[in-house]
Amino acid sequence: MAENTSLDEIDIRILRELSRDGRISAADLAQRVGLSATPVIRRLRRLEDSGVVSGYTALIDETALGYSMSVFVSVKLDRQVDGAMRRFEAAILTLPEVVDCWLMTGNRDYLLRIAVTGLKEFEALMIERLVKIESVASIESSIPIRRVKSGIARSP
Amino acid sequence: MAENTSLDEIDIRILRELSRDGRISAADLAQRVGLSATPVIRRLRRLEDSGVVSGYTALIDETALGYSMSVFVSVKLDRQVDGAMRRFEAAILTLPEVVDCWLMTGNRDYLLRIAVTGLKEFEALMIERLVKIESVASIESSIPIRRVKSGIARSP
DNA sequence: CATAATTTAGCATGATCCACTACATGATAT
DNA sequence: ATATCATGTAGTGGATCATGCTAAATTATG
Repeated sequence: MAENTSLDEIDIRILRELSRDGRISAADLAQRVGLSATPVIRRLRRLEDSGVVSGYTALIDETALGYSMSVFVSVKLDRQVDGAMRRFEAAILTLPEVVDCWLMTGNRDYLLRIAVTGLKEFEALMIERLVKIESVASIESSIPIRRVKSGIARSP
Repeated sequence: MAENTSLDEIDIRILRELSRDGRISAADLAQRVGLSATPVIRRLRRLEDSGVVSGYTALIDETALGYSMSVFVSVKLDRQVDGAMRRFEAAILTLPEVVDCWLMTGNRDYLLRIAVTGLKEFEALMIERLVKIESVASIESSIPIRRVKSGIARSP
């Protein structure tokens, strides 16, 4: 996808504006980056085609959906063979509660962020799903109090 | 902001489509949720006004911007008084490298995700910025290998 | 149970805005 | 000097959103 990754300052400014407002029109975008609309939209299409911009999304308040609780879960597998990891990851991808998942160095753990409606749902997820995934050895969970900074990605 | 949080199934479907494509037009959105455009756009405006939809953003590939490395940083303060926390959080908000930050339970730590171009930038951030923040007692960092699942929020 | 009130959907209209194309200009590199 | 690339302008066709009005459905009330 991402090939011609030679971004100049105008591209960066385009990306910055797009992360501020993903629905901005090409005309407004052009005004903000100090170019006319034509080259701006051409640049944007190229950024999209090259995968630098992989999509657009609405920022939705998880709390309003009822998912007022997040939990960070650290998972350790009992064996670190590829097959077990692949199966674990495949299982994770099917769980809508798991918002984010990283394969970590060190103890070869996974770090997950889970969004649930409350402790009850979290308990159910733990007992009925997570611990039942093959080769999951141990699970450690930490509950955050508050989100101090919520970024999608490092801003351009 | 979020007041009248009575979301019916159509609202949920609207949110689901908007998280899949934040630039979808009202007409297309209407077709997908099985309504005509007028009520759909009225619902969407209400979701925006109530804060359920707080904005729109482009999904930008951090790697393409050069931020190919993430680091999870766990910070412990030497004292948990409000003033120290406020100052720490204020400092965090000014650091563009810090993408995400949570105040955690337990050891009253902060968990941060940091996006940097590489170890060199991370070292500089650590030494020149993070440890110099008042009342930071200890810092522990873990480096992820790969992002298995990258969600913005739990999908509606 | 019936009727009124409120809410919500649907349709049509109009004005605006948008993206795309073609062509000309200017800069840069070969 | 030629080729290449990026920008700007202009024009056009299409699409988009907001609005006003009506019908229908849902809810509240007597």
